[in-house]
Amino acid sequence: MSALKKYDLVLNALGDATRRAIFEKLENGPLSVVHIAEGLQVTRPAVSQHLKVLREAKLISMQQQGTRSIYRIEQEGLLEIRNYLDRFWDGALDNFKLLAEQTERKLNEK
Amino acid sequence: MSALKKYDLVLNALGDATRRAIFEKLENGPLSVVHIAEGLQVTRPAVSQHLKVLREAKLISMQQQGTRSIYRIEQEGLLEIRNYLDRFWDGALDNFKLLAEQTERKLNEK
DNA sequence: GCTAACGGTTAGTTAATACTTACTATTTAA
DNA sequence: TTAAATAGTAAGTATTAACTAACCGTTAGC
Repeated sequence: MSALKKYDLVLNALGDATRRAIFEKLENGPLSVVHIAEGLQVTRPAVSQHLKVLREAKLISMQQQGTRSIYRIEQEGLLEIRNYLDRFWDGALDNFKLLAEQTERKLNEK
Repeated sequence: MSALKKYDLVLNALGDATRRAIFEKLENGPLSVVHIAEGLQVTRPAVSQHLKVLREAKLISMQQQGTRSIYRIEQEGLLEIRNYLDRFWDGALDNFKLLAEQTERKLNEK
């Protein structure tokens, strides 16, 4: 299907519900594989395979700690999607308005 | 897989390469189904099915014009993804910096 | 009226990919 | 040094979902 773009990996990775569940588990900080796997209704090897896909998409990164593999969210994949989506907003002005709103919202949170 | 969120539809829709190809064809304006289908290496019925998925995700909308169905990009689905992704940026400050950069970039384009 | 153009739907097939079981490697602790 | 804990890999199966072929409905033009 034509040339493979970087965002193909990312959107493909987030296209699966189980992988999203895994990704969302890391929302509040790094976790080891056993912790990620618990609660999910797939086996641990399946989780490992999903982690690999997420990692190749740069949505998460891994750090070895003894016998544990600690996974955390990585910004690069997220940025890739954001840039992709930015192609489709209808005009820079609308986009700016939206970004401004979100920026403001974020600042109010702090 | 737990409760179905709105972003599930959107991320699932953009998780397929053929659907992304279709979506990207609409980047520069509305198109009829035959125009969308040409160049793609799947049959027209397949395109119709993909269009349905994209439509249910609110990534595109349709407007009947005589015997033609004209499809165009819809903001709602895009917004859904953006809001989803915003959960995962590491802190509002970093996010702000990023948004500011992008905003600036967009303004420079005009 | 009839015909052509356009496009959605259905049923069945094929292809992709998510999943499990079994195995292996590495590290830590007893 | 043996055993337990952690996690990655491989092979094979099962499930999902993308796809095609055939069909139907609608609109427009002759």
